[in-house]
Amino acid sequence: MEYKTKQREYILSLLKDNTEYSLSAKDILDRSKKAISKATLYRTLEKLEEEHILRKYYNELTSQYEYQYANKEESCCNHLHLKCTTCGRLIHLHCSESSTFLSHLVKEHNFYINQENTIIYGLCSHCSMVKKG
Amino acid sequence: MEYKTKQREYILSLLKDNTEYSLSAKDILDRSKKAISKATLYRTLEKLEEEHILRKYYNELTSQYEYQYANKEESCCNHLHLKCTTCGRLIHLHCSESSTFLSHLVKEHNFYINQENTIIYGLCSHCSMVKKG
DNA sequence: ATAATTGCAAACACTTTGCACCTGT
DNA sequence: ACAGGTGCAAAGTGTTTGCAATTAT
Repeated sequence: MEYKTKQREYILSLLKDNTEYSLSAKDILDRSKKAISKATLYRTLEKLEEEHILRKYYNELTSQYEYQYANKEESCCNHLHLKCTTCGRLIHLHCSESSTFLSHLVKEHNFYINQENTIIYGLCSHCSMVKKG
Repeated sequence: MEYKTKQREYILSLLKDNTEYSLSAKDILDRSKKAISKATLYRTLEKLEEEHILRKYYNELTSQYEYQYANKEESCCNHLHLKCTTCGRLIHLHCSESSTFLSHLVKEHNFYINQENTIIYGLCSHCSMVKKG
């Protein structure tokens, strides 16, 4: 049973407003302007992840975890994800080419991918355009 | 200019003896039986990574970095890598299917993959056989 | 000789926990 | 009323740093 508290609602609303990006605990803390304590924040994020409302990633560039709102309609264990290392955008890969590649991994390499943990990092189309000018 | 010290040699020999797997700082520390201090270990690992002698991965399951000897003959920025979450093995993907998939990402998704940071996690053929029994 | 490396202990950054108090149902 | 949530400060974990002493060249 869960209570609806203003801290939990605040965290959720912040992440719902940024579904395309992921935020670190520090990002959320900074934006909350001390309305949420660190302890509550981490405890809430953990719960939300367990409830599959959020997804958690480790950002090696900043050495911290980041959290992103997970669209419930979209079951993310069946496809690959691209993540832009510049803007943080997450792109769900629904193309046949990725399915082909995944079945190749099983058939030819006997490798059973864990899609929950796998993220393909790189530069998204937006950010590559910006860099090119 | 680099000096050849017994600490550095020890770390390197340990990782060279485990080219298929990655070891955490703690793994190395434990095996060294106090012959190396933490400070030296981390400083050496950092240097070895900068020299591209080692590769560094973040293991989200244990929340620590792991290091693996990088075969110099093999230039790893041109292909994808599979990593077994059970045994830690790293598999270099040299097949045409992975090249096809990568060029598809650029052509159709305008996504410029960072192969240094990208690792596909899952269960390797050895470990999947063991699990099946 | 001297530049690089080492070990210790202290510092760091991010995250987690114990506990008394507060809030939602 | 009471299960669940909160904040504080302290603790935990993995990693990094300052500095004086040591070692490789």
